[in-house]
Amino acid sequence: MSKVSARTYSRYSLEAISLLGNLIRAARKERKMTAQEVADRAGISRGLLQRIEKGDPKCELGATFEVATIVGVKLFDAEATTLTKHIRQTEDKLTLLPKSVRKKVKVADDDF
Amino acid sequence: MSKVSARTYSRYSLEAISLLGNLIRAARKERKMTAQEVADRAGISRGLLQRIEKGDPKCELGATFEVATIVGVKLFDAEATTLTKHIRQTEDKLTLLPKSVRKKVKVADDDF
DNA sequence: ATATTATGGTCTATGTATAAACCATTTTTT
DNA sequence: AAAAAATGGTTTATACATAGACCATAATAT
Repeated sequence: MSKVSARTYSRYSLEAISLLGNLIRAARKERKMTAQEVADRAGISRGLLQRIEKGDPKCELGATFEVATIVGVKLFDAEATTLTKHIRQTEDKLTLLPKSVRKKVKVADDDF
Repeated sequence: MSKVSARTYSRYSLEAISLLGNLIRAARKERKMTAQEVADRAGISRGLLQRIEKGDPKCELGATFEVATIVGVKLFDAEATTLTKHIRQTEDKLTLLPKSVRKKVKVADDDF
């Protein structure tokens, strides 16, 4: 009486998540921090940190990014300063695009 | 009577998440896909996609990465092929490091 | 102009991720 | 060698994110 939905993930997504987890664990050990330390500073449980490092897709985005930040894993290979700049650029780009999108052209360029 | 815990996030994490959301929305509109289309292909609700694009930290990591993959936002600025290679490198790196870590040196290089 | 569609925001029920407490094992210290 | 600590894995109760149905507005089409 259960197991109804079950979400699926593409191979690329799983690999990216797995990579992120491995990067986090490597960075943590390089900094000689225990799992408990990082978990405390991130405000999460040690168990959740384990799942993040293990590459479990069913984790909070915020918790994962927070941990990455704490151990020094840069997201998007971007610096904090560059990040803010990039955000503005993206926002500017958005204002130029149409507010809503009409599906007309059938997009079919899947590659996974 | 609630609101007991409440998780906190660093400015950098929030900016990174916000950036990712903006990148996703921009990429989606450039590809002329509706929110419903992307949500369907990702197997999530339209509401969740809205929160992802809005930069809400409380989303599933897997769902977010899946959406990013669908609209063509590369994670870590890495290609799929490079990704697998990078994973192995990281794993190799991990085997060289000590299995567990003893806290001895007090790490205090916070910069946020 | 009207019609159609996309978007953004609510609300509720329900599934599920999370924290916390365990325990066993492994690893590192002394 | 023993001792101490870190890790990995359970388990359970509870908080909360999610899906889905709405509705109102904005944007695009005819």
